[in-house]
Amino acid sequence: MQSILETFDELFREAFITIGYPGELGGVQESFRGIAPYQCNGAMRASGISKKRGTYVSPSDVASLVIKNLQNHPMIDKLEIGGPGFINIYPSVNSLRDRALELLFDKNLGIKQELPLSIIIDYGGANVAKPMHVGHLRSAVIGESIKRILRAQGHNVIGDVHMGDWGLQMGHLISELQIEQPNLPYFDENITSDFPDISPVNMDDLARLYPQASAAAKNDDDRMELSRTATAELQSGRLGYRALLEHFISVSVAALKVGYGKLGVEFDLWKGEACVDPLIPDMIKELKLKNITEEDNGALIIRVQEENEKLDIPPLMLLASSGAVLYHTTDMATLVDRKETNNPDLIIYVVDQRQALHFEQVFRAASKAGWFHPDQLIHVGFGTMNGKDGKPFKTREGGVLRLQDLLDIMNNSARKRLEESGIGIGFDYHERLEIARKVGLAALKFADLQNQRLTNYIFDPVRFTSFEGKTGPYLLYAVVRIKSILRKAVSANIVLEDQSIDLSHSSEQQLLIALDAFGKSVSIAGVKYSPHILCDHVYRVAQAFSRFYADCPILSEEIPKPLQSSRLSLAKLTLLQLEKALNILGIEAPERM
RNA sequence: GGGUCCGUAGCUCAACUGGAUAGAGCAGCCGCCUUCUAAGCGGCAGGUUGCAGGUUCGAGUCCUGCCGGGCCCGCCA
Repeated sequence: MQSILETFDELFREAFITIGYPGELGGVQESFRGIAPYQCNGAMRASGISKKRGTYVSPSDVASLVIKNLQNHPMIDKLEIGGPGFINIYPSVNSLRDRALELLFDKNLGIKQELPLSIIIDYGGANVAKPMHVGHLRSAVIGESIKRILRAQGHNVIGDVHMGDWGLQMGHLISELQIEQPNLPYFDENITSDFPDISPVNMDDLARLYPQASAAAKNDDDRMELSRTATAELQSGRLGYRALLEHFISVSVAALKVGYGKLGVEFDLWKGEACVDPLIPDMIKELKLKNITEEDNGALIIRVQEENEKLDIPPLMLLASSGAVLYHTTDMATLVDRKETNNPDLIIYVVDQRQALHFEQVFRAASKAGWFHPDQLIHVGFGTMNGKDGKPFKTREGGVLRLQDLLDIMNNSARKRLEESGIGIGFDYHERLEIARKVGLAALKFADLQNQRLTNYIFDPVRFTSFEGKTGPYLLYAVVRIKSILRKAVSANIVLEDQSIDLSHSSEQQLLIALDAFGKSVSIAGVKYSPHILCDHVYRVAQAFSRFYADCPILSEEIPKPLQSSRLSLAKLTLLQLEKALNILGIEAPERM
């Protein structure tokens, strides 16, 4: 199962070897300049090599030699030299036809299957007690897509939300709750069991308590001390506090499941930092035994700076001088946990790029401890979400935009657009709502995913809710048009034979060439952990399909049966690929819209 | 100060391993619904890739310096 691109790549590598140059010069790539579908650029470099050898051959002569070698190949229609020595490659229509049938019957739709690795992907970035807002969008959406890309390639991937539920933030919550409700049994040191099953707080309480405490502690050392003490007591195992933490976590998880569910994001594990707390004492013993820790100003650290290294990288901090554990510590303990329970080949962290240094420290320390090779630990960062002014996005009132509000904006906007178009008028109310939900969510996710990860992201509600051009809804539109044709074909008793595919029209050929690149796009997106590469591909396919749709009628009476059947198969193939690709991006399409 | 990411069309973004005339979408202009969904299709226009050097057949991409911006830099997570 090989794409046309890969086949040409092999052919040209062989050809370069045949005429005495390194095979790598024969790399073939897609050409997006409207000259030819594919091109090979190795002749210039080959010419350079010949010069060094003292037997100069001009680029165009190298290209001529290569062409001579590949003449009359059944997969090639035409080869020509362009510019200084570019080889333009035109595939034969037969090769496109063969490829179309192959794709139609490939259960992986052209996605190359890799040797399965066991992978944990840590994404979502959720915290206990903090409601989801726009800042949580990217990790969830990008992480989910990377998870699905890797699964599509055959890897075994476990997604872990890995909540922030440990450390000072919990101390803030506990102490703030104590100020509000001092008589709760959790705060009475004499009570050590039989705490109530019902949580004393709900999600709204938590969402209020945390910023309240954090603001109060900022300018008040005594208030901060209360939080620190509560943190330390929680971590040393005070039972009332532990019981309280359980409530905080379960209240938060319930809310998070709803939030992520609305985004179509699913986790296999709902672990958090608190889960690995019991592993910390033994881990510290182990690290001390391995002689990689040091005491420094009362704190326990691991130095991760290499000798003679210019980079000024601070040490990893295992224990604060107060004895409290920190973010570093729990991340290290999480690695111990993952090593023991899953022993994965790879751990991927989809976390804001601002934490790059943190992960560098943890990865180095884990490597020093001998747990993982540095190549096994990967930080997939992404840019921050800013407003139009380039600063972190704020609502008009200056606050953070809640995720639910964002979803509502998308939803309403999609519903309005649906009403304006008048198309959904025959659908019942619930179907219209469901379509609006899917359209809004597709717009949101595609807008997020199509950016290259690392660039900062400008959140512009106006642009997000426009459903024309390179947007999620454009892709859905292509999908539902195909579904509509297939439905009509069924009711007209047109049989889908999938026997032969014609491809005489250039729009049919262009569509097939676009479809052929799917496998490569998934591979590159997987290697680079970059869903935007797949977004680009899907958009190209949808574009090629729209052109085909406009140029090549299918159900019209005037179309001869064999051509009709062929075009129907091509439409079906496009649908299969679009649905798979959208699924990998985490985007759901309606049946009709 | 050190590190890191970035600077591409009016706006938002692409450009894989250094490849031809730097591509899309939006906004603007011109066409296309008696034919499978016009959330569509075709076309026009829009650029000194922040600046200056360097490497080479060839640079948005690699190197050096500068200008501008975001972010990070041991007891928050």
